[in-house]
Amino acid sequence: MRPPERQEAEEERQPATMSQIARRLKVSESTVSRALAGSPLVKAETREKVEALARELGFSVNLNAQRLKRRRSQTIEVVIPVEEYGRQHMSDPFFLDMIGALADALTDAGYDMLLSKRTPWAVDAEGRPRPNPLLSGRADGVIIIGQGRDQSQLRAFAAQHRQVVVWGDPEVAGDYLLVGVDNRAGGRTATEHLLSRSRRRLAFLGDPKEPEISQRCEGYKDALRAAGMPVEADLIVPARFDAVYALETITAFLGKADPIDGIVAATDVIAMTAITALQQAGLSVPGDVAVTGYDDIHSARSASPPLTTITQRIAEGGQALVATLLGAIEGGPARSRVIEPELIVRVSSG
Amino acid sequence: MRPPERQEAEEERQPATMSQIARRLKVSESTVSRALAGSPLVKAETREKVEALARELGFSVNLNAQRLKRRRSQTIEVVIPVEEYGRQHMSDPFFLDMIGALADALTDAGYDMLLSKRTPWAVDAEGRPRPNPLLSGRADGVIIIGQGRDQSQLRAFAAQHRQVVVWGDPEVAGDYLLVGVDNRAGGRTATEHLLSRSRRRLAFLGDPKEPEISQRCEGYKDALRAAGMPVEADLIVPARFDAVYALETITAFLGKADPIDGIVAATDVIAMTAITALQQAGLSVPGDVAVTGYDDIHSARSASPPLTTITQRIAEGGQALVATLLGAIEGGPARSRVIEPELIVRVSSG
DNA sequence: GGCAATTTTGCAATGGTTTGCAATTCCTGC
DNA sequence: GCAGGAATTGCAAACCATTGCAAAATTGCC
Repeated sequence: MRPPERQEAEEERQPATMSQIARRLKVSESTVSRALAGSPLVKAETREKVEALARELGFSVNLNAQRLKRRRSQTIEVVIPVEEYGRQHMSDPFFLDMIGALADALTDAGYDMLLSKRTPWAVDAEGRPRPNPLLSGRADGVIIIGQGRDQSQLRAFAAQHRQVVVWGDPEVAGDYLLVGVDNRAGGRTATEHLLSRSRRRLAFLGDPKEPEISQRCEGYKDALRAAGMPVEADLIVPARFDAVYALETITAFLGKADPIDGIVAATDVIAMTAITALQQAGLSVPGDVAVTGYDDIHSARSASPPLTTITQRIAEGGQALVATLLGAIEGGPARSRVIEPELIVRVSSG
Repeated sequence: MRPPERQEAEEERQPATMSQIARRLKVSESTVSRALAGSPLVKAETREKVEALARELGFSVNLNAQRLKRRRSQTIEVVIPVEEYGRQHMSDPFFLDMIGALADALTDAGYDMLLSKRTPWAVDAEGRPRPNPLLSGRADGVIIIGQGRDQSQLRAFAAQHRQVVVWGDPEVAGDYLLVGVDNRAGGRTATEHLLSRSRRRLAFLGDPKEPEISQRCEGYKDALRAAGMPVEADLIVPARFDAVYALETITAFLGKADPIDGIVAATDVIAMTAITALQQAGLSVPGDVAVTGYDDIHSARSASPPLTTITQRIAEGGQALVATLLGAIEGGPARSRVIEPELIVRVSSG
């Protein structure tokens, strides 16, 4: 029915602008801007005409112009700094859960989420720093997941900017906004749980060079000492986050250490890896060895056996990170927030 | 030694601008702009002065102004559309692997990565569409992970824009740029592998409503038919992506079906969940039942038993997505790319 | 019909950077 | 000392939207 309209297939059509709409409607750009922003200053009839034409032209406001003018990007940069291990994969599902929680919370708040594996202060291959996300208008705020091994740069960066929130351990924190779990309490809770199940020789699996892990390890030691038991350095195994490497470490450990009957793992991934290693070594879980994890990642529930773990309430954590950050951006007196760890008892701990 | 400089702690310091630098150095803004951009038009001596002052002032170029002027955002939007399932968590580690691969590839190419769980055409709570990322200058290109159940909107969107690349199945693709694995071939390969291990009663676990899964299922059927074996509808179990739900489905299936000796799982997560269910049912893997997965997610290697799977070469896929998209943005004749699936034999398949 | 109060609209400046083109400065050689 | 060319620099116009303030249009009321 329609005549063939060849010219519709234009080359590289430029996006419509407000001034085009203004011209076609013989109104000013101001009116168009206000109409599309839903300002009560414009007559309803005018607004409708503007909206109709905008729809017809497929108009989308130019966000770069808008952000420039408003000095607001409505964007938050989320940093998962794995670069400390070189170009290693961020393989722990904890990150996926956290990213998902942050994406939801940010979307709800009307913010875009920029995801980066490099810290804002990281330099590129040529040694030049990338433009500061806060000063360059790239983002209105920054969420950093993890404090990292070297905290001096994080401290320096956070000292310059109010709009930064860190996920990490409260004990370790510097003078910056932080949301996180009391890892020491969590580590202690997990350990006490195993002790209450009459386990007597407990290993801790996790690399204490990471500040959060180190606190979990302190909690483990606390619980042992409180129970009047010795802390054996040999039983602290610096298993890495990465499951593949962790498997080797753990298997080697199982091979050379005196038998143990419990494992406090620093993360769920390490716990699940340890269970694999135990089963491969012919040991049953929780029969021979009871295991606790940490994080309550999504798959802990469906692991085999289902994993007893310390929940970090990741969804809640993500929301708290966003709420704290947005508070700081609004200029209010934002406060750090500590989320209480909670023991989730499933099968792996006997 | 330094006298106390109270005024350093200013309230809300505005970021430095090029015109400030220009004024202090008594040069024009053009010169500052060119100097910082490394243009050969400015004298080396001038450049150094500009760079020095920029460093001193902590100058970061205003990206919103730059992007407005350049009509380039150097940003790619990556969409993981899980909204089709409501606000469900994107729990499959496949996504994490893919996000990591894309983040690396985009960073290397000098692009920022915007991560969204909503498709560009999704409407918000009030029914208004969000500004089109391509028309609003929010992003120079869009990568969409997965084709989704309803492809009409994807087709419509991709038809409007050249700068869109989809991760998905080549067979199912519409007229848009796509990078993906031949899922049918992969499903077939996995099935043939189990048949070659003398397994005779194979179930397929995965929801064929998803286009990619559906192709894997077709491959499964192909292999059975090629081997002269019947395709039993009862043996195709629509297990969902999500491990927790999948566990119930699979357990129920194992309870009521005739015994099987092999499982072709549509994803690694489903495979690992199935293994859990099997073990809980007292069946050994691969002794009683051999299992293959799909994706080769990071943890497949360290699963118990290590999982035989079809690799999607996620890192390569991420690079290909980025390369294809950047090609399309540059305007060149970008081409879709099919990645060949490959069988990775580990322990779970016997 | 006329005046004041309201409602709507437009003007013009502003946000910070980039870039084509013209103007200036510098250098070389004669 | 000067022409001619190359190397630098500056001017000014974009890029597109927002917003304070003033101007215009409309309404209400006597």
